[in-house]
Amino acid sequence: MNAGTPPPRRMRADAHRNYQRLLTEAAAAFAEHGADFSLEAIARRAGVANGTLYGHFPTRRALLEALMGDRMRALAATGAELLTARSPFDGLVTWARAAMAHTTIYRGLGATLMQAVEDESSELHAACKAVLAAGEKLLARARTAGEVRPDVTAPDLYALINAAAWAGEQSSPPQGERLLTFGLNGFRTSATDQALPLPKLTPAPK
Amino acid sequence: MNAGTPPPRRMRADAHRNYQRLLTEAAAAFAEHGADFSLEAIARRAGVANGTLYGHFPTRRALLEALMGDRMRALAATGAELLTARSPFDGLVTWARAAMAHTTIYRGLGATLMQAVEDESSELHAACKAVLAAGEKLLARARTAGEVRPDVTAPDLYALINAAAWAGEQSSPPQGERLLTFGLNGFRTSATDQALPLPKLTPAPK
DNA sequence: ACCTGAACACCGTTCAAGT
DNA sequence: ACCTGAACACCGTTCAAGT
Repeated sequence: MNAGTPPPRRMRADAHRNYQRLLTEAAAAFAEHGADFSLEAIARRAGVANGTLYGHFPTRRALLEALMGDRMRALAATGAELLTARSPFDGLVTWARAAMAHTTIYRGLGATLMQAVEDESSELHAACKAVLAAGEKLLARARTAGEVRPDVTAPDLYALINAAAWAGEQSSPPQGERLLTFGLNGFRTSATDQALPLPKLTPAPK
Repeated sequence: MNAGTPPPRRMRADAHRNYQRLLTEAAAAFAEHGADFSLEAIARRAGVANGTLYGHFPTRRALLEALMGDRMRALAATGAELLTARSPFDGLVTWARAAMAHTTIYRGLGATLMQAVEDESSELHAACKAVLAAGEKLLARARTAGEVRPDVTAPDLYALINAAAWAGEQSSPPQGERLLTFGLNGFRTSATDQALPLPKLTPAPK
């Protein structure tokens, strides 16, 4: 039932009940209205005071982690399984599509995931890093097989997945899938013929 | 000085002064804090009441149109000029990069541009359509030259530009440029060898 | 014709006071 | 140990009243 990191052990009974109600309402509200939905309204719907919400989840990210942490770790595990796919590139593609579908569960989630992977203080940081690492392994295998350009990085893959999810939210889901497809095709070695020079990633400016 | 669609003709002198002050403050605030910056604060900085801002610009989009309309039409004109580039694909790439740089002037602008191109009631709709049409012409030329896959559409290009700009804002500008590059390489005919099947764009669901 | 500023209905976040 | 609800500092948008 609980989809994320477990709450502190041995909560008082009423605290546990409030915790669960908040999670349930947040999941419904985020699914319907996006990950930016009012925390105040979520507390209201759960029948608790706003201070209670902040007591359990000090930030919006903490709430999202409780909701999605397990799902993200499952996504990373799926990536590990796909390392045995017959074609390394197909495995990469299958996983990238699953990752994009995951980003789409709550509208507006992509921005949070992009920031969390670079922000160590984010409650979602660990989960995002696990997803990034899973992508890196799939990428490395496809690279070794010569199916993917040698200069494609895990952050490239991570950014593509989230950006395509974003585009799908802005216009239509198929548009997002098309963007993901073009990007993945751009990763391929065959695209290296006459390929454009690739801007180099400098370490984060600040 | 005025960077967009001209204000209604023959404004009263004080009205004209307020109009200009609002534009100036908005440009500075959006550049520094992004396109979602508080309109209330902009009015305050301009030294006018919030009602005055709404009197001149009934929506945030109207304000953005006044700030960026000319710039977007100039971008479309640049696209027309690039139709004479020696290599059709190079012309496309040069323009796409300019378009992405344009999207980056105010943080968060990409979402507005993505929505406005599909929303006829948006004050930015006409300008976005002009940009889309410019992209379509460059794409058509590259398609005819056999340099680009026949199934790449203008909305694909438009979405790629905005999504790459978004990704650049979330992590770093070079990451955005890398994404644009991968996407454009994915557009190429050479990427069609063993290429992934492309999801079809269904007309907007509603 | 245009401007003002209050009014209304919201936010996120903190924290003293309760039980 | 946890909850409540008010307090504070904000929003966007509308509109009666002024000049």
